[in-house]
Amino acid sequence: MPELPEVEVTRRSLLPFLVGRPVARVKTTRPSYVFVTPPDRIRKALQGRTVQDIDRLGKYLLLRLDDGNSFVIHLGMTGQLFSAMATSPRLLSATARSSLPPEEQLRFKPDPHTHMVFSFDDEGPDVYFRDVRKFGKLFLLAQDEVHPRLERLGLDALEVTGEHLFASSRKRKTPIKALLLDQAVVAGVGNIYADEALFLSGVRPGRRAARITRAESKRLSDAIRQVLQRSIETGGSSISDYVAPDGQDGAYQDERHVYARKGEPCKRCGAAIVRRVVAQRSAHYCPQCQK
DNA sequence: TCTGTCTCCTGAGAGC
DNA sequence: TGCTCTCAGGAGACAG
Repeated sequence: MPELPEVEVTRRSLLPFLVGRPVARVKTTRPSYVFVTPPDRIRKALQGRTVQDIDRLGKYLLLRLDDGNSFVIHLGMTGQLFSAMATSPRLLSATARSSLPPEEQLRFKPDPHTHMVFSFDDEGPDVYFRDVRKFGKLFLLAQDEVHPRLERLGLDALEVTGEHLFASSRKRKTPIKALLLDQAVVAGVGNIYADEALFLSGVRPGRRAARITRAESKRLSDAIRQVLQRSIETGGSSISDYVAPDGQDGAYQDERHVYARKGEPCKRCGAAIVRRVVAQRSAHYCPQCQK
């Protein structure tokens, strides 16, 4: 699932496929859950425009257009942005792959889950937005517009400080993990990296946020930045559907300490990793290393 | 204001 | 083998 590292890797990888290429045509599927802005308005707004740059705010990608407006993309859980040149088994579901001959299982062809296709004036490849579960979000942002989805975002997770976490957690009865997942507090952290950062800082996910000490807040903020930076370096986590725009898998999943390792031995102490539900989310931790 | 619950969606995997 | 059910998760809406 795309969190800050996967979105940042997508942003960097997408630059050569989008920036500076005049958009000739945009195809979309019918209005659905992914289109915050109606798809016909998106098509009109993008056709003929050129993406000048791509920014990131938390887990949102902002395509800066040459007319001053922006097109905003959130990948949700299963969103994929990739070039038509990309080849990866992750671009099709296992069910879809099983119905195809081996030679056609890697090369992607637009399917019903492909909600947008960008075509360009040059001879270069199209760019696809695909999202099986439709938890992604697509919307236009006018120049100088302040969108409530972006306005509420807290400090970017790569810049989070111990003091910010400590101040944000005072008087909060919610578990510390729920606080980390609150995008209004830290923008960019999701389930995987919250678990990993809590492990590295030695804090259990179910601890009440207000009970976290200043020293623990510092360790936690350091751990958040550390796991996110490391994941970006390794291309993100390809645990389920995530694939970079060039078709490459990330490698951070091989470095996980706790996430989705229920019952496996802790890499530090050997104790079995525990899974429990915290704030309606699965949380994984080491009962020995995390207090 | 804070917290918990529900909702959206669909593929994967478990269980029968 | 095939069917049914449960689970996973980001984030907004809503109720208490």
